Amino acid sequence: MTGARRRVTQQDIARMTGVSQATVSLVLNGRSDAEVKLSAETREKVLRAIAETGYVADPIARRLASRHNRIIGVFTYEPVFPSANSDFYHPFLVGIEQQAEVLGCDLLLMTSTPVVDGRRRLFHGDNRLRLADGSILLGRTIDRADLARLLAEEIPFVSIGRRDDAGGPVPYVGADYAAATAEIVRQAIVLGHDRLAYLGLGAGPESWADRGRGFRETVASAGVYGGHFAPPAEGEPVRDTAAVLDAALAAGVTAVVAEEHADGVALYELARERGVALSVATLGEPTRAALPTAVEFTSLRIPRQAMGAQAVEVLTALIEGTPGGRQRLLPCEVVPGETLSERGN
Amino acid sequence: MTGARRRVTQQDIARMTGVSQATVSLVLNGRSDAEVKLSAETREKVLRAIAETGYVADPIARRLASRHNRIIGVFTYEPVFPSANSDFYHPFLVGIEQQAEVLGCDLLLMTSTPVVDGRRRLFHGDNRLRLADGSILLGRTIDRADLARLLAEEIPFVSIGRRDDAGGPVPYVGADYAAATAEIVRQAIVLGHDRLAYLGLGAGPESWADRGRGFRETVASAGVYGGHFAPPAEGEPVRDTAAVLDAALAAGVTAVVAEEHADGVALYELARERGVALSVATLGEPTRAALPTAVEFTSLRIPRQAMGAQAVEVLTALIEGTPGGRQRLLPCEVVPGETLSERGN
DNA sequence: TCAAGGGGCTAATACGAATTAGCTCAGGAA
DNA sequence: TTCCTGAGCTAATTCGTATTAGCCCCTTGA
Repeated sequence: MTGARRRVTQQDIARMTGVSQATVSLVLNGRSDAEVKLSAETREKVLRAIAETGYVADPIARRLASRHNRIIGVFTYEPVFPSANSDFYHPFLVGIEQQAEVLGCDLLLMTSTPVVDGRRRLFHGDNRLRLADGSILLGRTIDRADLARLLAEEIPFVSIGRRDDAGGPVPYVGADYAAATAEIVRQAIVLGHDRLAYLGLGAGPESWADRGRGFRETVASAGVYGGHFAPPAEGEPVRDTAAVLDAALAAGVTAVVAEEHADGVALYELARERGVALSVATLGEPTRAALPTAVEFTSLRIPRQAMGAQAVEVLTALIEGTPGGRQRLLPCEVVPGETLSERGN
Repeated sequence: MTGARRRVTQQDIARMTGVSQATVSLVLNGRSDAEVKLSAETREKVLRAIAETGYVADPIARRLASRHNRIIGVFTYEPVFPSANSDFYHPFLVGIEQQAEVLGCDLLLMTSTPVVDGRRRLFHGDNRLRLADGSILLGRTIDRADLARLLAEEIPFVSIGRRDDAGGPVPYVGADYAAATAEIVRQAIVLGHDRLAYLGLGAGPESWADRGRGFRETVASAGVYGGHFAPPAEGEPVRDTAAVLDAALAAGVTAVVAEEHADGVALYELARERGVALSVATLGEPTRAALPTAVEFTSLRIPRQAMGAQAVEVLTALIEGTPGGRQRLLPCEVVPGETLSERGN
């Protein structure tokens, strides 16, 4: 289709130097160990011809023959657009790039995957998962059936974000939301709050379930009150912030832990507006656009770049069969901020 | 290396259904035109087997046989790190992704390329350019020799950012810095400034040369004074901002146009600090981290996302031999801001 | 009864590299 | 002279798919 002149092949080099294609391949791969012997003279000749022609091996053919190609697939469930999404996922990608660079791998962003109902379909007709040596999966929710199938088909992959078993343990590099949420709840308690509430689903995708669990277990073990206000549905913002605020105040709640940054911001700003003292902490970087705010929120710093880099590490270990754990949970730093303050402020 | 059980192939499907591998391939590609005839029955049988086994064609083999694979390479000259760089380049990537998604292409980020002297080497021993159907090149400076070689070897590519000829016209999608800079200079003149200065190299890589040219031509044709203060070297910040400010004031300059956002910010803030009235406009999004500032700078909005998307368009046109221009210059919006004000303010 | 004319399919080959079994030849030992 | 050995190389095969020439058989027409 490109109409370009035919590329130089090993066959061409072989003809030029009067050796066989096999010899060219051997020279190219520096195979001159005990198994294979090549005279220095032949090697020179071939290398000279390679230099002259500027020959480079066709990675595609190489992969067909050798079964791997130093390509890491990157699959993002959430479409990159709208760009709020894109900003959230970018740091992961940066970490992945960083590590890929270290390892000398290329990255295949699987943008070809069709988007159905706002989510990408991993397994579909012309699925390209096999193109890469292995893949990294990114996204809040990952279809359980897809995970099971990946495991069953023994396609090497690593999920960014913890995943429950899906017919077997899922390799992942996640953030320890449960521990981080527990830490925030503990800080609130230390600041005198003894009636807390959780704003969010606290269930569903692992990342939310972990946060919810961290909250529930900590309030329970501390013996303080822990209320719960849920948004209308997965991924949707709280519709009636005023109602939530009213309910929280009615329940005597003085500190709210919000799953979604945007929801927390809205609640805090409304409380401010009304002149009510309410502490709010949010559980992660914004994935949705939040109201503009000048306030430093008490929140979590998700180690996104590190997660990306470590996902590549786990993936290569997986591909190469190196021993070691296939599941890593990275600690999440608590960002102090000014929205979680002493009870009554 | 993965030790996975052998994947299902067309051969397997063929054996299962009692047809030949060729038939399976034909069914798969929906080849039942005037050339090739297949009975509905056979097609059904094969399709059923494909559905049962969950067979998917190996993209690698497909590419080897058919000479293209719907992969677009993305090569970034500047390393992605430090992350200031990464933030600058991200919007381009988003645009590229967007368009790739529309076209059903995957993106290959060539992170395997070794970095030498702080820049990536495009042509190197185990060069993977040919893995993709074509590539997009990103970076402030692109080696002229590399461009010439790409053209000579007829490797389809598009540069993001205008490029001078390199042994032939270089396909590109650039931003029209010359026009945008001219517009800013004209605005300054309208605001009463008749002694302007350019802070930056104004030469070298095309993107800077274009800005410099826009400035020089406009001051010349307007008959106003246009001074020039250059940073120490390409890509380096202005060392002695105070010296620049002194010199500018000594020359009676009242408005400065800065190539690099960070340099402009530093200059403006220093003038503020000293209580001197000085207008400053900067010529683009920050590529280096600037001082934190609360001021809205008069600046340029580089249509990065659009540039990325259009680069993909030009590239596919190139690959498919579709007629049409291979060089596009997109307009740059001038961001009003408050740092370019009437002379004396 | 034979030729002509498809329809429906397959055999064979190409793609470019990696890999392995084995060939050839020189030199030394028996 | 024959046999062996090892160094140095090549022929042949493999990977999984796309493509094309052409085979076989059933109709139809004469």
